Amino acid sequence: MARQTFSADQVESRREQILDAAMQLFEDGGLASVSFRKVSSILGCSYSAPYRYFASKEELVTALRARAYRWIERAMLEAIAPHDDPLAQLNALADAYIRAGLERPTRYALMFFELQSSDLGQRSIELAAAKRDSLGVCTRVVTAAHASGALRLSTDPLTASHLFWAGAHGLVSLQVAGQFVMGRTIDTLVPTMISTLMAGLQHPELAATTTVHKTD
Amino acid sequence: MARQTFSADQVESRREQILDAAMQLFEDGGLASVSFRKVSSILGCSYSAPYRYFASKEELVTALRARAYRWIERAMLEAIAPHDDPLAQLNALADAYIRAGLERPTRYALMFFELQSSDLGQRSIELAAAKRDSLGVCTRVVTAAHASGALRLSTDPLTASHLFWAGAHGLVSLQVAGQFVMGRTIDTLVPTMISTLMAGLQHPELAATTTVHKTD
DNA sequence: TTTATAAAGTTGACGGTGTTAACTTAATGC
DNA sequence: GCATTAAGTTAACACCGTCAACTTTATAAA
Repeated sequence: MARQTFSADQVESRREQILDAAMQLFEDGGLASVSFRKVSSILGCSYSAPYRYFASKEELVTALRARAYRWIERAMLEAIAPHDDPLAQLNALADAYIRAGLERPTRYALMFFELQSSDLGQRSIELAAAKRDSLGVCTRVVTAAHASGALRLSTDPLTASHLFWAGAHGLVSLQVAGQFVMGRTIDTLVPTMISTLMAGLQHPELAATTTVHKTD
Repeated sequence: MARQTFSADQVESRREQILDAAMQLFEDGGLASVSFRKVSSILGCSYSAPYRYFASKEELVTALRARAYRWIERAMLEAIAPHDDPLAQLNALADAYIRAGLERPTRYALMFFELQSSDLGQRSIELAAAKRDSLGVCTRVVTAAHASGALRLSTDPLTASHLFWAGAHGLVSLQVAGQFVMGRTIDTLVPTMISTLMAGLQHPELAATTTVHKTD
């Protein structure tokens, strides 16, 4: 009959070990340095053993990406935990997000890495859940700030949180890609971005008069 | 004596041929599909010949990345060309930038791809120039809009153009990475982002009162 | 307890890759 | 014409992802 000599916990533990080794390899050598051979060498098993837990390298990388989302989600959660004031939480969240991205740029870049031609990244429910949860932290804080009256919004909180998220990610991404070539640094741009978005979001009528983008 | 049987133009032409083939391979198979073997197979030469023009695959990919920047720079230049009004130019630029990113997501992602561990991306002057020029288009339009009085700014035009660039890139990047999982789409977020940034940038006093980000 | 069974792991192999070295070809300056 | 040297070719090495065949080993059934 069915045997299942390893319990679900044991299987999960083995997966974690593999991912630990893979993340370690990735962080000091990029994606090219992640190989089943090196992973299994670190773990002391044969180079084919990890295939029991990850059917392909792409599946392994997809799991790594989900890990990266969990990592930044936890960074944000830990950052907002000590605060009660919603605005202070929003500030702490943005700060933690950007700090995390700058401190571990490779791991950060992993989140936004959809260069594979296959659509495994679209079909992985584990990755999708990790994405949703990490964005969910931001959405919850913005919603709370809105509900408490501390943050007036011209749009709904969900849209606003998308703007904050995109703005923060845009700055981190440009910084990581070495895009600030004309003297501006992320240290001065981040507060400006946050305050500019906040100011713009609080005054819809101003936005309306200056909207020039065609929606086609 | 020195021979140089190929003229500089011929060398440049050969490089372009190689990059054409490499870009074609990249666009329908990702980075893994780009190989010296396949490139030389397309070109009809031996698999080692391209090494005369690109010392390594990383150098080839770096040149590809510079091409991606030149591509989006041209897309922006062509978009603003028919307009005279600075605000219309800014609108057309944002529209072209985002449209380009959505139409060719893989090529777009190539621009912000610094996952290699080596620092060749930092040292390539060709890539640095391409980065600077593409951002320069945005900066010039924002500066012109500011100078003409059509766009009032609470900060300098260079900072403002960085915010626009980061905001647009953030949205495109999130879209390409499949990040909009809660019902929001880029079509509605882009106009909101633009108008919000414009509104926020025009009213510094509002920004000042709501600034909560620590500058350390 | 013995034994059949299937999970877990190993080895070997295939085709593909980046890269380098040794080699061949061909064009130019003298 | 000839030596020189750029340009290109072939062979080889060490990796890599992946899979098939094999071995080990723990358990369910007898």
